[in-house]
Amino acid sequence: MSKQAGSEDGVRSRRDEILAVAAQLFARKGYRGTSMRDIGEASGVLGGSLYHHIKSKDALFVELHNGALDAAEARIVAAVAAAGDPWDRLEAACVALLDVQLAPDSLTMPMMNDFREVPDDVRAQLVARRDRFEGLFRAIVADLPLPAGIDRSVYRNLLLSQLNAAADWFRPGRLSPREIAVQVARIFRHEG
Amino acid sequence: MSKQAGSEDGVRSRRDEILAVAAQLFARKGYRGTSMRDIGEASGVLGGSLYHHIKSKDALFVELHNGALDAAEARIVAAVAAAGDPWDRLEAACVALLDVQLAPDSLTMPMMNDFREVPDDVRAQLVARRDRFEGLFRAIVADLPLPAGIDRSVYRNLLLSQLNAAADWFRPGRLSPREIAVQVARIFRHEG
DNA sequence: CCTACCGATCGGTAGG
DNA sequence: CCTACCGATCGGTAGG
Repeated sequence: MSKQAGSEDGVRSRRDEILAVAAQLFARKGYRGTSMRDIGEASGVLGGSLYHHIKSKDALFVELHNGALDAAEARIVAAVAAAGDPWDRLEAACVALLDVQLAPDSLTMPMMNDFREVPDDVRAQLVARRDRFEGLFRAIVADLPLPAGIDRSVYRNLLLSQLNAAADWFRPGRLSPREIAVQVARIFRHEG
Repeated sequence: MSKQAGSEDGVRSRRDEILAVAAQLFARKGYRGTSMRDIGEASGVLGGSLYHHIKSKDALFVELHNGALDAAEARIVAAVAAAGDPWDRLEAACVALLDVQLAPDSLTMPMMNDFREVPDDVRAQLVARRDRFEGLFRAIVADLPLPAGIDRSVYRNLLLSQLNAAADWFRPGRLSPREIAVQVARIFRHEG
């Protein structure tokens, strides 16, 4: 469904090149702002030729989105497992996610917020996958010894929305993704 | 430049109707997801007829965006002026902004994040106006007695991005916009 | 992977 | 405010 790596033959690797190119374009210009002809041009072929490798623009976008979430989820799970107490797990998750989101060559997921740009049936698939992803954070937040006055649902939504939005204001050169993640974890740290 | 109200004659008020309709469509479907024909249909005219009232889709969007920021800015300035210490001012600003952003009929600004969907020259105008808006929060954050380990630039970007993103996850029925704003202010409160 | 094309839709305009 | 249309661009396909 969403194999992203692999290089057993030429067909596979050509397809992967196209996926990587498409991901970067989607990330930069959005779903509607990226035409199949754009993706073709950046891949060195005409737009129509892409349909030998993919079924439709919609399917391409969903595959990229879900693959990016798969990768991010794996990294976060690994990072969280290596951490000690609940606050360390929160910081580890933030570091892992921002590391993925803000990597300079990251063909990944700044498209997570494109929900409004996308056809209805595509959006349904994206939302379903994202909900599963957010369950990861639900578990992390549930374990935090938060003060009584803080609503965990709001807390989790704020945390996630700003991790997703970080790519919009992040500029390389000042703080590193890791340093920003540490700041996020620090701001969200409230001993009960 | 951005008069939004007014009803001195029929032309003005017809134009305002169209602006309101367009704002709601842009907010729901995004810049590219809203066609001039959509706006026309929702206003009871054909798409081409809109050009009697507006110059272009780009100019329409910029006018709505800047008008929404003008309105939000005025409310925040008033709310902050009425508050006492720095933490109260932060909470007052959050309450005012979320009240605007999450109002059920709000034809306002959930389009603030559409920057990637928009033509380059439009984006330049949007960014310029938004930067001025963000200066408001720069001043509020500058006055906070934050702990030494917290970076004010990151702090402000996180605060703003999540206030903007709140419309994406907010659902009426549970917490009110005001209650959510109080939660935000609480999470971001860290005595130095 | 290209040539050549389809039907649909877009922002916008002329002329009334 | 409508009719009627423009050139451009879109996702996608047939046929090789």
